[in-house]
Amino acid sequence: MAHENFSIGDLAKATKTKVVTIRYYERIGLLPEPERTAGNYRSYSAAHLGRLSFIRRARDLGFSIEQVRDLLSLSDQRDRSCEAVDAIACAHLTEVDRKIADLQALRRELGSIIDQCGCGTIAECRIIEALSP
Amino acid sequence: MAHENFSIGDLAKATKTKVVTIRYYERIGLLPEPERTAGNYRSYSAAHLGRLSFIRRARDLGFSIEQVRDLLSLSDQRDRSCEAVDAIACAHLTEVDRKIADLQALRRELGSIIDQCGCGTIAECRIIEALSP
DNA sequence: CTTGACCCTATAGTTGCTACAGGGTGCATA
DNA sequence: TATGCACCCTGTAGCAACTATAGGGTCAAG
Repeated sequence: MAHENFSIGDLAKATKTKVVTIRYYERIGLLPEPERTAGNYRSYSAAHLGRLSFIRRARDLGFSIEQVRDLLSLSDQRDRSCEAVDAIACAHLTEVDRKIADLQALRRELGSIIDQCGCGTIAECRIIEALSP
Repeated sequence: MAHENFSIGDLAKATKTKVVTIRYYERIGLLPEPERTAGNYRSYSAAHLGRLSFIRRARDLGFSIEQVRDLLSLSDQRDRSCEAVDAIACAHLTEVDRKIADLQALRRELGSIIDQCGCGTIAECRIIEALSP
């Protein structure tokens, strides 16, 4: 069996991706258009499955669609230095760290406000008070 | 001076909010429509300024627009129990904690992959390898 | 009057999906 | 053959929370 054909549903199940999301990736050019059956159903190859797996893994790691696009492009250039890959990954890691820090600051403030709240009426609610001018 | 009037630009500066965002809040009903000048400029009262401050503080703490809408409604009911406020705040805090945990898991995985990357060619790139099937 | 900062409305775009509408295909079963 | 159900298709609009763009009016100082 030199050529396996997968339906879009097969790909969706194999990669835990929604069918509509796969169509979306095709529309934005992230996944190449596959061949079609006589019934106009999409017919994917194993290479498509591999590429979609890459996309999902990168998305799960929080890389933006554009970053994924760049990573895919770079991954095709086997002899090229992986410096650019490193740059994308490190920029993303820095962004993740910033988000964590922001959320932690937010959490501290919010937690502090909530801790002060002894449930009475709105008029004496510390949460409302903290938000009010 | 019993009645102070602020332009939309005044409000924007006072609350570090963009003018277009203030118009947006009005459109979605979060901020009541103000009076207008003869030239059709919005003319805000101090009460508007107070309400916008509340909105911005709540947004900065990560509350969704809908949560802010609910909090605003609750804040007007002075004699009511602040239980509902507490519920909104705690639900939000739980969500923030979940986001932090997710990001930290992601960060650990991403960081580990990046640490293994000794820059050579794409063909031997550990980052690309980690993403590939 | 001119100019520049500010204001106005309406509409479309951003990111990454996701929902909905309406219709076709494939296959198993009666 | 007919039916039913799961799956497929395209096109378009929606979601959250803004934000950009287009085109035009207002205000106040020089």
